[in-house]
Amino acid sequence: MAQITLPDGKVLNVDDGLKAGQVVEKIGKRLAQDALAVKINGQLADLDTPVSGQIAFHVITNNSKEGLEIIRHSCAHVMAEAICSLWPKAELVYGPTIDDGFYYDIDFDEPIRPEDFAKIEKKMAEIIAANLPISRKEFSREQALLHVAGNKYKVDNINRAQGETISFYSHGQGFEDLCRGPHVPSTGKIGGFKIMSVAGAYWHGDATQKMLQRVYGTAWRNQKELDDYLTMLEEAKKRDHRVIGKQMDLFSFHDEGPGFAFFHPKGMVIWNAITDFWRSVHKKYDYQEIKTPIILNQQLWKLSGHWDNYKENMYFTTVDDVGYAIKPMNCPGGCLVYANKQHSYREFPIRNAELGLVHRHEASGVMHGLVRVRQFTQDDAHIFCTEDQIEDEIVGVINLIFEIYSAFGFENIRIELSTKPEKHIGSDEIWEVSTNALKRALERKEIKYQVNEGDGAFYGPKIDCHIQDCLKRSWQLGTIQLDFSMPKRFGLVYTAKDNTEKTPVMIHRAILGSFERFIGILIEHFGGEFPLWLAPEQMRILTISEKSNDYAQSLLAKLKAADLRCSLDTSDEKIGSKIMRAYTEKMPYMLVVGPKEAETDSVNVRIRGGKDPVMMKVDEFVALAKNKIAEKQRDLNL
RNA sequence: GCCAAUGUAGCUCAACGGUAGAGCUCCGGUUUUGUAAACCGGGGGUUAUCGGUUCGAAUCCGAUCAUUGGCUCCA
Repeated sequence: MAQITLPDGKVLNVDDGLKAGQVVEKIGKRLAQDALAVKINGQLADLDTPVSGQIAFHVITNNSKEGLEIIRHSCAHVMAEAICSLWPKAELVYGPTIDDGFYYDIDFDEPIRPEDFAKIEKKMAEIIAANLPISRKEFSREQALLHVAGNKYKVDNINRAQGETISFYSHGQGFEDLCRGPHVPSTGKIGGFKIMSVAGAYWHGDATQKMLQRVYGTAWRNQKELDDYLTMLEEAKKRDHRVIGKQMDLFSFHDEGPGFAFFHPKGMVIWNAITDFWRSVHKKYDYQEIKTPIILNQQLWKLSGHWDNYKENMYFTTVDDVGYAIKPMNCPGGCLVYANKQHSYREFPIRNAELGLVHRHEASGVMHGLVRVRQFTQDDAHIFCTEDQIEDEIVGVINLIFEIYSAFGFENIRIELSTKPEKHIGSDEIWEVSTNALKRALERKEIKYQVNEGDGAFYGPKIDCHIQDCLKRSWQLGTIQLDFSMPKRFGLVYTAKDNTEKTPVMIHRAILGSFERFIGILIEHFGGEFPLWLAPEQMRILTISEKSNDYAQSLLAKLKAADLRCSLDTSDEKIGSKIMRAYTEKMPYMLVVGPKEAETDSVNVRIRGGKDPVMMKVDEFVALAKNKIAEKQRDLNL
């Protein structure tokens, strides 16, 4: 007898060896129809797994995340079969699930092209329509190796697999694949699916290994969910900062400088609005600002260690026969500023911020709009302090980070703490002291954080901050890094209370990371519909006809005098056309003026996203708009 | 850097071996307009670059550059 405990506490006694699927049938007919797999004592298993003994039993339907994942995994197998039946020479390597779908790595010398997707999908649809049962076979490790002998990929997969039992799954005529499982009971359980793309991928992610073809697909419970997902992708595409940047004339890229962004007047308005805010907050937190040169002698980079580790990604130049490097980081310059004079413990902590322009020669294939570029401005700062001050300084930086992020509407912040890696410098003691200081700072702020053991930089532990944009995508922005290396390399010292020279602790930190990248993220987060304080153009006056031009001009002067970013459309178009144009430019406020408004010193305000225009006195509008900007409000309602 | 795809007017796209075209933008004119596109006319391209095949190339082939999607990388 097997004693089966269901999630609601109910106990079911069944014959030993009964299959899980049959147990589910005993629980309910409807459930049996929906069941994809089960969890036995917390372990996922197929429906044809025999049950025995005392077990906790949980049915997985497509209603759960796990169920969906199983569907996707099975869909990967179906795709693999389709591909193998179309190209018998294709060799299967590895096909896992990923967020929203799955992929399958294939070794095949003939390239699979997007034009082939329809063919593959058709074959997949046939396999799914046939509703073929999927079955599991188990082998010992030894038998399994014999079974796949000659297939280097499968042999390798078995050697990497854990446990002594190796399972294979098969369906249809002769399709079989090494797989841990579980899978849906039959191919008909797979809902809506689509092949998304194909790309190269190294075997084991190792650039020295053979490049395989990776075919990406997505699978969902049904066609509707697939359609919703595709619609969501369309939405994300519309928010693409590269598309909006072009539409709104914010920035551009040119062949003459790949990876170097050109910021246009409207893009610079956003940039400067962020900079103004950034400076004001840093002032509040007692930072000073410095600026260090972009080109510095090569010797400096040898001293800093960058030469040894990163020279492949640095730009170099020669000045008067002397080698110079274009800075990839700001810290060496910051160290020179520190070392320029004697320091006392009484000055500490010294917080030197720098909006530093750095260049990194990224590989040509990794560039992506503003998000990955070769030249960018870091919102950097270097804090010099004593060991005792680390904790307070970290707390200060965290406060600063939260204050800055919340102004942009980023409230959901994920924190990660990375600890000592195998390759590191500095004594275990200093690592422990400083890692604990970071932990205590996070605990003092009552911040939940994830620890990434051994993921720290070789020169010190670090805290990374991730935000979530409106599409729930995660971006790493801020970083706080302790550095035991640089102060020693540069011989930085301060005079301690006991009149001895000591090495200061150096904290590197960035909050937005890169201005370019952050602006790219903001564009996507807001979909180009910036809050008033960031909007390149905050409002536009639209005249009904030429008759109101004089009033419009005086209104424009008044709004500009009030420090509002306003433009004027006196073009010879009808009002509907002017509104249309302002809409496509994502104008926050459209101020429609005609004879009526001129008579009463008013504006008729159309609010972006709103339906009905609002009539109000000019002074009232100015006061409301200025207040929204001062408070960085994100809504536009008047 | 690697794999694959793409590159036509300022923008979005068409033409797919036989004289490069449309809409929007831009310029000129008519119109004087009340809340998501008034009308007429005009300008604008050595089809990314270089080379090849061909009587003839945007179209086929090769190289280079750039972009896109991934992989690797991201101090």
